[in-house]
Amino acid sequence: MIARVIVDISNGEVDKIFDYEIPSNLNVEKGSRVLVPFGTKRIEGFCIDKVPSSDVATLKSVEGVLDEYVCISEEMLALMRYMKENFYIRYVDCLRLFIPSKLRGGRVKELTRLYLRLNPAFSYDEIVDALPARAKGQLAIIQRLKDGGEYLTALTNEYSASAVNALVSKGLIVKSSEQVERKPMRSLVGEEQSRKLRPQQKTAIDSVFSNEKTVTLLHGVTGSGKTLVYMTAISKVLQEGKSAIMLVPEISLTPQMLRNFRGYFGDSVAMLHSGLSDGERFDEWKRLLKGEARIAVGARSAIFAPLKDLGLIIIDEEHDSSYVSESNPRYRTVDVAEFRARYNGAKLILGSATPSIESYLRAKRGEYNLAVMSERISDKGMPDIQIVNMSHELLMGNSGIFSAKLESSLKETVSAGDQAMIFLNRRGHSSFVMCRKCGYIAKCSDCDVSLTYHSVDNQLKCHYCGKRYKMLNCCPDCGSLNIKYGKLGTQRVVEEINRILPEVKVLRMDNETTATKTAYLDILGAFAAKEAQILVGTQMIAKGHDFPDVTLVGILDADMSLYHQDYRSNERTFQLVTQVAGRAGRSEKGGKVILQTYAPNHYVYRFASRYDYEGFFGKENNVRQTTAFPPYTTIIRVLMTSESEDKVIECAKNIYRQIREYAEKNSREFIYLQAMRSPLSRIQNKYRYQIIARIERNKEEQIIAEFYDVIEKSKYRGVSVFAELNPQNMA
DNA sequence: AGCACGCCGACT
DNA sequence: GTCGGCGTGCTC
Repeated sequence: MIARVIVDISNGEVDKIFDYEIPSNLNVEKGSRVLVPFGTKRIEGFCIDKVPSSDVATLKSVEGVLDEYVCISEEMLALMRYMKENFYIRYVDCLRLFIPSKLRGGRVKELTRLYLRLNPAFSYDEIVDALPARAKGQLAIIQRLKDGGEYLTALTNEYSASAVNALVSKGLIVKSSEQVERKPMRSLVGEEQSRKLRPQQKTAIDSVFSNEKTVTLLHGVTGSGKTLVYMTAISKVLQEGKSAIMLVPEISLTPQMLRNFRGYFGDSVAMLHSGLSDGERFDEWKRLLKGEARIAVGARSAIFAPLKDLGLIIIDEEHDSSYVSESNPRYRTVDVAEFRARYNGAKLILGSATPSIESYLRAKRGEYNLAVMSERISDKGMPDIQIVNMSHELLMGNSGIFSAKLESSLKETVSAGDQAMIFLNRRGHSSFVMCRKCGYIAKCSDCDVSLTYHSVDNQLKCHYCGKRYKMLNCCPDCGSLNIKYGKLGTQRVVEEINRILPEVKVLRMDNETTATKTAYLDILGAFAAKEAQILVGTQMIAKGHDFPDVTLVGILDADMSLYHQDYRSNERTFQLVTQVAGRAGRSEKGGKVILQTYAPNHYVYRFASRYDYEGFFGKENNVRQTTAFPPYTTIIRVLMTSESEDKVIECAKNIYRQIREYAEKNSREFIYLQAMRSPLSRIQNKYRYQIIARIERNKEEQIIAEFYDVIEKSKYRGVSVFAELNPQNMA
């Protein structure tokens, strides 16, 4: 037999199928990881197929099988082919997404720890009787271990090590080396909750399963009880012996979802996301592969959970941009989900309070089933959104961050003992470092971007490559000591609040304060425990979190995301405002939202302040149609990067020339075609050039195929080429 | 990606 | 003369 192998090297040149003889003593399966001789070296690879014969004259042999289980299923192999074709990405890059990085290169260390339990040779009473009367510590330990064992480290935290040792040496408790199942966020205990469905929730679930369409778009306003719908739907497929995947947009939301899920489903839930350690991720992955856990909860990458018999996939906050992978390999989670759902004959639920224009249009056209939940669970309506015209404030002589209205509302909220959240857009708020004398701006040596000042460690940091620099004492160009660094937006806001409300405690949440894995949990926990009355933050505080005492939400600079030369910016702004507003008035107290803007009459704010999604959709849909933007057209972006600017330009010119010729023959379909230097012209010491095309959808597939074809034929040594459809950002 | 092979400059 | 620069081609 011949094994068809993809070698584990991420490079376009070797991303093809190599054939190897399978020796009779080896059991190589489709989906096994194998060790193969490659050139002069031995390389890990993936057997993606088995065939009886090969076209290649002389074959080398597979040298070994790497794992004792098959780690890539037939389904995932099919998915790999689908992704290769549709996203123009490499085989290896797909395969790497499917397995935990821990599996590749080097063995996986099983984590073991010393584990103590009562000696089963004796009964509990016998053990207690054997203790000296004054051995209080030992008795406490015995009582603790009565209902089950404990790890040594945990035990010695609570009790003295000598008491533990005494018990061990007397043989009353026994020590063993146990494989520890790393369970991320162990401390998150499930919260039992009501499973009673309201009529609209029941209708939504029925609609998902009774409709013959694979995909259901669940349009449910904030607070309409989507989570319970998700959990009930999942329990339904579990009862049929199937499994489920639940995706949430950000790592910061997994703990909350996990708490709900553990409460409902107990241990059959596994968590997968990029914030886990390698070991943790491997363990969770293995539990899913072995079927010990049948629900995967996680961020984007959890869509590749190695579950068999998928019955349901849920993507919460479907519109969120984090579902589109922006760096290699670029893929769209919804497309992957749809593939897996169809492959398994499963259902896919896309949930959102503010569906993306594209999804909603599909639902309107009947490609998706549409389920709507329009009532909030609490009887309170949505909080009142008040729009403040900041130009007026300026005319009135207020050039501060807060409008008069927001300032007075803040004071009222605080004196009523309630909580407030202040939201500001991250965009445009990074603090760059500038020389006041000569205008020098500190930039990264590898990227064409300005550095951001981080006060926590007094360092300058590049947000694109992560490189750190010492803070400057003087200007490297002119030597002036007059170096100015702006503060991060949130920090300035906090200072302003401290000035107007000096006695109030304020918490801040942004990139800088949440550098560590658990920091965001700590901050949210502290705010929930009312350790502070005001929480200031960026995008992170906009999503999902439920604080009953928040009665005021301030949106400082809604416009920041509005005037981005990006066809999705209206949509994003609408989503953002709706989402942030949803943080207010989650309890009986109700709440209000103050939105500060320089464009108070913009239709985004008009519709958002009335919570009129339908209205917004109608208008925005119209705009997209008349301006010929997606979903009515398709944008193709080809990005080329190289350490050599000459080479990347040559490559770009070459590809552009061929596309240009093709476009001239198909001028009706091409609305726009341009080659240019990327707005982020250099990242990690690689120059970036791009070709952007906007095309009609009628011959879309053919044109995309032509693009891929041209790229394939124009390979340049030392130049990487990526292609992407309807990119989230064009930088 | 890595590595070998191969053809030109400046060095003990 | 040779050591080593990195351009080019190949890996079942």
